[in-house]
Amino acid sequence: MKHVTGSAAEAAMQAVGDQVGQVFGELFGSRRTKPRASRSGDRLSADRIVEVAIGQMRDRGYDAVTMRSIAKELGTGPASLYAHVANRAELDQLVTGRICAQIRIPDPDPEHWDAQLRQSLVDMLALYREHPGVARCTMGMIPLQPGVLVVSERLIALLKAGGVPDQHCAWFIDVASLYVAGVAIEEDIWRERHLGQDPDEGGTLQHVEQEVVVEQVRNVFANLPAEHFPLLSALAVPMTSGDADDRFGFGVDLLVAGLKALAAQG
Amino acid sequence: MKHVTGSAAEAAMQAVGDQVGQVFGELFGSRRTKPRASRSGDRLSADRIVEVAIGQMRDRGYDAVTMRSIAKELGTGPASLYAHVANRAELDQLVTGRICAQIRIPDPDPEHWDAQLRQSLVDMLALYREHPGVARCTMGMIPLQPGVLVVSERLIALLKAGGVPDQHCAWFIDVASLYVAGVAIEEDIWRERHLGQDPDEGGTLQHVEQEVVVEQVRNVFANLPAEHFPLLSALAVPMTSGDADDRFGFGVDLLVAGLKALAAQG
DNA sequence: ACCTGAACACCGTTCAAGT
DNA sequence: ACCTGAACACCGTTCAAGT
Repeated sequence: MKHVTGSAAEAAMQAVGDQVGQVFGELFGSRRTKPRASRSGDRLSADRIVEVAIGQMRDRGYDAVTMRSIAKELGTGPASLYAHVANRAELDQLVTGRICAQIRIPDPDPEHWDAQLRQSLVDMLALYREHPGVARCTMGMIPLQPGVLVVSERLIALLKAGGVPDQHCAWFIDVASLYVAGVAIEEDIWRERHLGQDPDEGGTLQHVEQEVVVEQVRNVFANLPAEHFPLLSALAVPMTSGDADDRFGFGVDLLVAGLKALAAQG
Repeated sequence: MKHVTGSAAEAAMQAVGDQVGQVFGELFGSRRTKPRASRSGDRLSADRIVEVAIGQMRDRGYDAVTMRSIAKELGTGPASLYAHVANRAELDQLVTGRICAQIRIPDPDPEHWDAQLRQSLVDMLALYREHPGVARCTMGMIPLQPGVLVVSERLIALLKAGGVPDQHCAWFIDVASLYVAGVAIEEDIWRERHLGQDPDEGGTLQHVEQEVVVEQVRNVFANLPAEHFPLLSALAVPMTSGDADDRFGFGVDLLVAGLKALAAQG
């Protein structure tokens, strides 16, 4: 949240942050704890707490990250965190803000706005995948963190370059954000199921496991009683084919094609 | 899960259930506890546990439903539940199966397959809204519960009536299910934030609260520094306009329009 | 076969007391 | 101003013991 201090951009961002703080306060019933600027190694700060939270989400999964586990890694007790972060909900907000600030969306090229849009959604999923667990923080969030606002701003630029009407721009961002986060969350839940189950790194093992389950699911579909499930049993192969990228690619194509079609028809 | 006993349909469903049980067992590492047929009032059963869980999700919110709270309402301790339900994950599966079994999707009318499809998605959201909290159970779920399979089967019928290619049918069901569940979950998180906050029923109060927050959010957007957020501040009104139904309606239109466009172009 | 009490190893959050 | 120990009121799950 605090990059370089003193610049005009920084001041503007801080102003945004203050306004946002008011809304959050009313939402979560929490007095906003004012952020601290210190960066010295051994003092607690919201920044360090967020950092540890992100790291633990990746290493141990979203559900394993608790106020207590964060405090432990920081060498203190859970109570100490509450001087810098109002509660778990606010921590999730800060985590989302920090990660989304890393998304880079290109300046619009009117010739290729749709390809740029598709690529941006793919990049968003890739970022969530680099930081497993973070997508779960975004559910039900009002996207007011500065990092998230920048993403919206730049997505709108892309959409407007494609001549998308204002109302469609606004609503599309919601739909697309929800879809990307949803896919990331489902992958994440899947990942957590097979996390720690094997003591050695679950990376490739998870991949193999997944293929085994896909095979089993296909068998279930294929062997469904045809008198009750004629279509599902006939479509056993397409229902279970394609990897995560194929499926997500279809979803992205669907959203962008829908956007164009709606704009064209009215 | 068990409607009328002894029919051929019932036997077929049971066969499906057994296969599904195997897959779940490997997924969750749980021995499937065989379902009991008893319906007498005061005995524990998976059915009664699921019933209580659904009721509590509606009354107190998803997060407030715990093994302990369910046990308490059933007049026993949490340990007793584990004779009928393997764990919390399986309970969520059963809850989803029970609720999705209530969805009614019409026989396809080839002239109006797209309107039928849109209406079916609207009905799905309406059902989730009738049973708040249930949508959260569906995240990361492999849709193998009989009730969920029926929904897929009948959605495919609609899609095929519209000439949608097999692979698109399969993937579209995933995207649409995720979107509908995602919208329901976000509404649910919102609802829980304002649940119990006021002792009297939160129904209308929540609605008013929501309008207040929308107004605040619009103000934040409108007052964003124009040099950093020219588009977002200009689009403050469209970004925050429309109620939940308007936004969901747009999402549904987008998905269906996308489906048609993709089918037409390849 | 079904149920249970008690325990284990956890949670988020608060608050009086310290520095 | 910042930090902490201890406590409060909870979790899911297991297991030996009962019926």
